[in-house]
Amino acid sequence: MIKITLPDGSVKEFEKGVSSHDIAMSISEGLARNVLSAKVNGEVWDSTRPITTDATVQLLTWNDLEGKSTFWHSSAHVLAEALEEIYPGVKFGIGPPIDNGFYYDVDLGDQEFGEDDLAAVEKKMLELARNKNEFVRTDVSKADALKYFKEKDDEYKIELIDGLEDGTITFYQQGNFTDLCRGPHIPNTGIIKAIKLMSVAGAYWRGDEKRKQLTRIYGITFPKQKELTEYLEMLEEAKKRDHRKLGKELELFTFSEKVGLGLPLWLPKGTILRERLENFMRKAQVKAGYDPVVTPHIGSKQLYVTSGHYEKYGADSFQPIKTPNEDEEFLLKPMNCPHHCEIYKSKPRSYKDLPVRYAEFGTVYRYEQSGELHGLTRVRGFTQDDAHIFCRPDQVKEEFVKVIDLVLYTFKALGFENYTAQVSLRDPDNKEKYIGADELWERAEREIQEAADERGLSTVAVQGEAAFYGPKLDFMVKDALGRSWQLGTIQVDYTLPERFELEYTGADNQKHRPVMIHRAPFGSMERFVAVLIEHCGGNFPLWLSPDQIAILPISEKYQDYAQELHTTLSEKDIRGFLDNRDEKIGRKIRDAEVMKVPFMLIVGEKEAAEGKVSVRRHGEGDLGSMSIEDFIGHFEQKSAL
RNA sequence: GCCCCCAUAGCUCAGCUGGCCAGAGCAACUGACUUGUAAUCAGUAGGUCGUUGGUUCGAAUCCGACUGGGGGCUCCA
Repeated sequence: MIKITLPDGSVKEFEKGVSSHDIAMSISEGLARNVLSAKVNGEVWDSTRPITTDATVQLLTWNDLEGKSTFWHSSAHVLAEALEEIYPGVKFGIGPPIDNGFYYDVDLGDQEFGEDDLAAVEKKMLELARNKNEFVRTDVSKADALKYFKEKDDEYKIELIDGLEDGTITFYQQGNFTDLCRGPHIPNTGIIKAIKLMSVAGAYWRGDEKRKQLTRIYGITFPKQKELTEYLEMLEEAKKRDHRKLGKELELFTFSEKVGLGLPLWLPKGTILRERLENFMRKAQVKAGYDPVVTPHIGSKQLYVTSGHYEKYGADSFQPIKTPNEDEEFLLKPMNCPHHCEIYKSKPRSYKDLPVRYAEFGTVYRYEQSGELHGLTRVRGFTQDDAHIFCRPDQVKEEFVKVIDLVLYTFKALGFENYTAQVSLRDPDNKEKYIGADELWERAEREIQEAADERGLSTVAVQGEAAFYGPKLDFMVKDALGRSWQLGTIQVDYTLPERFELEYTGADNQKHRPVMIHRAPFGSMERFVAVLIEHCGGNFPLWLSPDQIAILPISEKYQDYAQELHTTLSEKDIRGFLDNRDEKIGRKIRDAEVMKVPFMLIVGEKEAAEGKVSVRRHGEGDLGSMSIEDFIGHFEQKSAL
């Protein structure tokens, strides 16, 4: 007999070799039906795998992240099985579960495969699922594993097996399909009731641009048809929040082929929104002791040779701008920091002057690959709410903490609650991708972590995500479709001060090197606005709304009163428009509602006579009539941050 | 840059397996109506069907290339 400890702390005895499924059965049959896999001593196992020692067991169902992963991983195998039946000779790369479903990378040889072909595969998958084939786990030797896939002529699996240790290799079989797989899997394919293949994409084998591109098929499955329907409805809803769609509908921004790819044009309403955000940040920065600076959009090539940007990105970026003078070249600025370094150098600095904080809404240009461009979130020209803090080494942590506070204040003011903080570190295997000495990196990484801890931020460390000159603390927010975007970023940099030979005179009358902190709470105005649009679905907080009010006269007889009202409100910095069209009031209301104008002020005979306005709130309806003063009071209360 | 999908009027879209003048709604313009809480009525104008080669007696429709958009991959100072 062995002892099984369950999550509630209870301990039960079972025969040696009991499976998690059996354990579930001992609790209830219903539970057993829902068990997809189980965490045995912290490791996720098949629910059918025998347990031979004392163990803690946590049963995993659809409600557990790991349960879902198991389900989707198994679904990927069913996808592979279906593909093999329809396209004999297909070779398989990898087929893992992801946040929303799963994919399988396959090599279909010369076969063309497009989205039209998904339906047939989907149908085959459903057929295979209905067979309720069991997933069978077997241990295989490395030699046997290689032999199996050599016979199948699947070079991808062979490469994967080559990287594995003999004695740790397992195969899983369901129906007629056998795959190299660590597992675990669900008991049988019958649990998969609803299947949707979402899309086809190209993906490089092992993520390497230089290797063969495989066909990646994305799909998602559910244990109930209803859940699939709900998921698809959720996607439809998310599409309505897409910033590209809302940006067009609400007349915030546009793109023009003639202007160029990835170069956004801000329309008047979008510009107001953006300027309000900028003013918000300016105010916060003044309070936090920043000094505004302005620098040009281009800089001599030499500036970026010094900073290291040219060496790192020169060839893959916008090419230098030439002048009539030979050998004179300028670059569109990809970052503001080199310019700010030169501002720092404009006069001698004392230790008493530090920290110096230079802030600029600096527009930068980066040549992103065409396939990467995406609405406002990924563009070739954008404006950072940039600032560089030059401080003494002993001030780094304190300054870093202050920046964290600024970022958190910003997020809070704009209602972003679901962000994650990521400590972005070097890729330890590719140190040559970065500049700067090891000990400086280690020190910077330590300081970032300490500062984050001091503010109680829960962080995730991710290797290989650092900037080339230093580690970062990045704030990530998800868009409407669940894709993660980096907004705010804070970076400690010991390297640029070296390269630019920045110094200050210490109390000891010696020259010392300052430390730089790069930071941008919004990240870029473009990306931030995009994520904000999706976050609030176009219903901006009142203080940000491009049009805060719409004045809607009942008929042209009340235009004078409406005009007067418009002027009065403008003087109070309440922004909006007067709808003077020869339309019925219902029509004017509808149009203002569609444009998501927060307040509609309806004025007719009664209002004109009594000096009042009828107030209608977007999405809520008629609030009744009130005096103009009362409305202004109400508005100011609602628009406060 | 690479893989897959898409491209018809300012916007949203219809035009089936190639064959009468390429259509609708909204927006625009003109006129009438002078309006009380989510679309007043009538009329007018607007498209070399993304561009460019080809197949065909005939192409918006089939094929190729290019350009742009979308979903991914790679990349992201």
